[in-house]
Amino acid sequence: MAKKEKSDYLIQAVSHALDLLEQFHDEIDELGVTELSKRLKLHKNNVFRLLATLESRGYIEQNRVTENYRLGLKTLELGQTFIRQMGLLRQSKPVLEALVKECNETTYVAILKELNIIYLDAVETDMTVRVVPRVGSRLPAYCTAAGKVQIAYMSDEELENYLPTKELKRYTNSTVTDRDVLKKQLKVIAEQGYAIDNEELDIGVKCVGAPIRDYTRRIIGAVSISGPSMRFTDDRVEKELIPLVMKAAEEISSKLGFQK
Amino acid sequence: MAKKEKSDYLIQAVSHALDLLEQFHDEIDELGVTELSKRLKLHKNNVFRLLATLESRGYIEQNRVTENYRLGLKTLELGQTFIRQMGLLRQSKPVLEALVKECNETTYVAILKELNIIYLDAVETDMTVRVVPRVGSRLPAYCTAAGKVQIAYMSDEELENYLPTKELKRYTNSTVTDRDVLKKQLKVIAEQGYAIDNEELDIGVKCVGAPIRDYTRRIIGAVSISGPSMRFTDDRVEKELIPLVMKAAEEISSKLGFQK
DNA sequence: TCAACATGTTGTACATAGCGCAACATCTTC
DNA sequence: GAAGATGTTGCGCTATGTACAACATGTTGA
Repeated sequence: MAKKEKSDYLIQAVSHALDLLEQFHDEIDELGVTELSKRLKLHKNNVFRLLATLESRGYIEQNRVTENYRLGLKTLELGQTFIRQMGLLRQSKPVLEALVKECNETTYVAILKELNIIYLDAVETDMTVRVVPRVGSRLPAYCTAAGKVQIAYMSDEELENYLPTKELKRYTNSTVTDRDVLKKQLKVIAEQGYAIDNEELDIGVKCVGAPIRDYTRRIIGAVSISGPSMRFTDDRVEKELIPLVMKAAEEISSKLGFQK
Repeated sequence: MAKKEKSDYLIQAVSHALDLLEQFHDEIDELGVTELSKRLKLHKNNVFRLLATLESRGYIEQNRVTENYRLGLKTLELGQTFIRQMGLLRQSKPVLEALVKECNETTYVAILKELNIIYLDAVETDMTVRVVPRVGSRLPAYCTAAGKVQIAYMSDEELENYLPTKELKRYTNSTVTDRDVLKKQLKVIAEQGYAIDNEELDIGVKCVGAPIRDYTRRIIGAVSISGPSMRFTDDRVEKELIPLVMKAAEEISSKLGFQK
């Protein structure tokens, strides 16, 4: 007997509270009761009570001057708890930091979630021209190095479920939009153990990435190096960056219990 | 007419959801429905529905093998949103990083919340022996440098409300436990514009700290340098670390609109 | 192998807590 | 001063959250 969808069990009041927390994003850092009421399509009194509850627990704070509300410190604490408890993040940070020192480019660790990769952590170079990281952001897996090394090991069937259309969305002139062409490249990537993003997502940005495995031998994420194309010459990528990113991936994998 | 306590408006279901999220802390990274039910004193069915709601939004994930639940990625995203929106964090990070390069010790930015300071951000040195930062943790303000520079500018009345007992809790042999003695020291700190923690909280750990102000001229936080006592000689503290931490505080304050 | 026990998941009725409606207190603008 | 905006307060009603119970499945021990 198949399990019932958990969506049948949702608690509406809790959903509303989460909706409210999610109204603070991008440049929207403070909001009033009335604006939140409009956005959430809830009565002001309801919004006020949600805010009161979240505020009493530190997830929301009120600016006493403007009377507007914003996210509270407890959201940071909760996020830090997640970080502490996630082994991949804990173990990869020192490796990312060392990697930045070696190649002087921005480094990331990323995981695959549905059709996207999500950057879990980043360490930035202090070069004047650099890729600026955005931890937490979601990017399409098929045109990023970190994503490609994670989908490269999927079966044909999985890949076709994963990318259901033969035509993929284009981001730049370099984006591979033909699924069959991408599948051939992924086979090569799986053999090589690394991937390159040649401006497939962003013009002027290149990445190299390698997969991270844990004690179960499964791929659980990827480490990548990202930077401006002008510094990612073919020679440098081949001779310096690929060896570095593969070594970093091996090191993190080893820390997570992966044995060759 | 005084405003009514917001606690009269709390939504119980939302409180329960937050209680649940807060069960994951320290070493407790996965929990089952039954254990959560015991901890929260709620029926299993209630806990299951809370979990279902939080899981449907990504704040909780289920381990398919153990069937246990853990924090989800959305908690990280929410925490990252907080970071992006908080000007103090954004503006202080590069200063912390530069400071680490100058003194090769761990640097922090911290704010005052109730009786404690909370470390908002840290940048670690790569010295083998170092202070290991714990972002998000709360420490008593009166025996940390970052705390002392924030309470030093309070009035006598505020301080007595702030520290209601004449006898303060001891953490080490060096902890100042007499409130009147501490008040005298705080007066000196307010004049100097910096504070030193001489193993008052942790044996073998010393800190120096200086206050951060914003455009309102109020103190909104502190920057500090922390390290093993063996490297924090009196001479080094005086000649190197105090000037560095004060300069860093000035720099961050300036970025936040503070004008002398 | 089977019974006991543990777990997470499913189902349902009812009472109370969440929601909706409205008013109030305060501030700002014209 | 009136109008309009805001956040906050109050209260009644009903829909939703809670409580109770059962089910499906896996594990353990005799």
